[in-house]
Amino acid sequence: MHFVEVAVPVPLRQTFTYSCDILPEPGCRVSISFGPRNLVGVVTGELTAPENPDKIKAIDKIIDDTPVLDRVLLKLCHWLSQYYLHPIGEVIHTVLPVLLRKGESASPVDEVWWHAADNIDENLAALKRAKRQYACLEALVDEPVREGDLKNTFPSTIINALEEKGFIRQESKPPPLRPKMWLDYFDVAKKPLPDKEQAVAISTIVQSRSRFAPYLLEGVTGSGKTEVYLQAIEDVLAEGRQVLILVPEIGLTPQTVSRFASRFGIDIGILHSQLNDKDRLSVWQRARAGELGVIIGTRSAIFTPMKFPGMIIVDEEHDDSYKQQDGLRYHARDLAVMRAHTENIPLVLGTATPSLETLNNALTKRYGHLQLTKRAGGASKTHQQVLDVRDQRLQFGIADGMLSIMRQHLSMGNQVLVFVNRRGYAPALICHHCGHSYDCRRCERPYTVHRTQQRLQCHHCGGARPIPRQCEHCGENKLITAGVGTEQIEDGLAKMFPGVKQIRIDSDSVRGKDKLQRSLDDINAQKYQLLIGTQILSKGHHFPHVTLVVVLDCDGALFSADFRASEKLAQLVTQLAGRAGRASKPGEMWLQTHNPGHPLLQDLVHNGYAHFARQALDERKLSWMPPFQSQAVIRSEATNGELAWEFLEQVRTLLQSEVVRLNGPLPCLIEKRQGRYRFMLVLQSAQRKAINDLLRRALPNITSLPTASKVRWSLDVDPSDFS
DNA sequence: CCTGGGCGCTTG
DNA sequence: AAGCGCCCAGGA
Repeated sequence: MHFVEVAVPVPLRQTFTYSCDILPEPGCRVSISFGPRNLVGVVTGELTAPENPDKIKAIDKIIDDTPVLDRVLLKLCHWLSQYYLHPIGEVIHTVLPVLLRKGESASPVDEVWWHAADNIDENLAALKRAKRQYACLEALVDEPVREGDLKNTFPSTIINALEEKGFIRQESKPPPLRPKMWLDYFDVAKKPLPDKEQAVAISTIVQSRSRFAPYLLEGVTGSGKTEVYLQAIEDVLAEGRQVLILVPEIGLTPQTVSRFASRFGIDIGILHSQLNDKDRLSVWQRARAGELGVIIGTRSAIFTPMKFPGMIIVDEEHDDSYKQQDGLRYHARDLAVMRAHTENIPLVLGTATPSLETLNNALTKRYGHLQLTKRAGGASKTHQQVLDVRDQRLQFGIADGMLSIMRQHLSMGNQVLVFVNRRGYAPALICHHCGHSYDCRRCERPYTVHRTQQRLQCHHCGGARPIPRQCEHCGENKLITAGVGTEQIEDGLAKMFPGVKQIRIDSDSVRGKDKLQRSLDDINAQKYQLLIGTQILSKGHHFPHVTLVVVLDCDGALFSADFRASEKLAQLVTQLAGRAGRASKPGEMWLQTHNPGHPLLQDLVHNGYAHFARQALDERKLSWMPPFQSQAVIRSEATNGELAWEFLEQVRTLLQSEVVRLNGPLPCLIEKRQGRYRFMLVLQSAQRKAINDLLRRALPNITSLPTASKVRWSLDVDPSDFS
């Protein structure tokens, strides 16, 4: 009789002891009965002497002979559980592909092969008049054929007919494992000669193979970061090792993938959020078997097992989409650091606009710092300027002076990009007579007016209603919109520049499969001259014909309650600037603002992101902010706001501490969402361990607070925003 | 007396 | 989280 600890997918911060006759390895799944239910758990370790022998149940079934979580991934799960203070069973549940959570087999599904039965000559003779059946049987004479391949040539009716006659039979067997299969046809296509900075970066990364070595690859847009990745990857692949590449949610385009695939002529594993469970499992299996040399994926791809781990790359490491915003709130970039450390392999964090966390690690020499400062092909930097809009007439949010600059660029046949951070027509609808504002009841925030759908839409909860004709409060017919969104600018510019083809790119306009990609292709084929859009335009796509970028409103971010708002604005502006222009057509960028003298804007515009970020780091240090201080947030929400607040008040008394500063309970930046009031309690300390220790000791008491079960609460370690 | 919903307890 | 027993209200 053996005893094992099993992690069970329930929100309890403990494992459960089960008995078994055969000892499963840690990382193997087991079927267990848990209370009145049957669940799939994962063995985390052996136990020699259980504490409550009378309570212990036996495992119903061991699902895996070989662990679904190898040593490294299991270790990572433990780290996640301890660092983010999240129940181990739920951690393991999030790490595993959906089908494996449900108990599906972890080994690849058997392949069906067709064999010719005995008496081949005789059978062939009998098929003299059935030409297709004859051909089909003949195809199987020398060797069995995989069903998929056979069906490419012959319809199933032919195959069925032969089977009925007993001339052929099928056999199922597991597909052969082909570890390092890319080495058979791995071939490097023509590659450009790296410039001096690229060459240094490549050789530095390559020299640190086979050991943990984190690097920040800080490369201005157009400096050829991807080429550095490619040449470093080449070396890892040639050694027979695998590379895991993380990309932001929106960056996983067919172009990105084909750039890697065509360079090496190999199969690439792709993992994105829209992949179905079956395909996801298949990539997981092929990566685990060591078949795939390169795996590219979004956030959760960091959990992909690798038989021959060689390197991890996190592209656009500053991107927000690496942070999971519910459940296990991990940061994939931070986890990549841990994973590379445990795998003992190099890690490359690439970006033109490093997060202050990563930049700090590079400046303090915890990470190697590789810099690419030159734009390839001698392309000149987009010239950035601030446009003072004070006292200027604004039409649909654009100053007259700005419109005339736009006219110049358009008349020269160039493309112009207008960035607005708001989709819809206008961010509010109000009555000009009585001042009544149309707010979503559940969120108590103004509805966004969507003219194309003729609806008011709440961007916090997704709720919608028709646009009223007259004021529901005073009955007057004087409803007006306030503020400017993409739709309104589209309308206004269409009237201002009739005959200029324009396209709007926001999450409303690009809904649907491949719509974004088609639109981007059309833009670069110069089917449009005016591009109006949101965030989406700032991510990864290059627009060589754009010579003017207009950013409509910087002011919000300069005075935001979120201390990261200015960092995010600087990243956005820099990324946008990098999208435009090329060697023969240098670009210019204008930032509309009511605060032209604001030091942040001035610094960004005159000295660039690299300088801005270093200044911002100094400021964070002086004001005791991350990354020099660690933070955690406990959020609480309930339809009864007082209850949500009271819970955090009680938590606060449980958390009194010398070394950890408590701030709150405060309303979240989005105070109400979907009918629930939201509050937060912020923990801050110079030592991350102090926060971790404090929370770990207090969690049992927090969980058992009577109010805890009456509110929805969650814990967020290293929060990236306070919404 | 029966039904149903809310609540709180337990999970090895 | 989720299944279950327990308790109490409400209808006949």
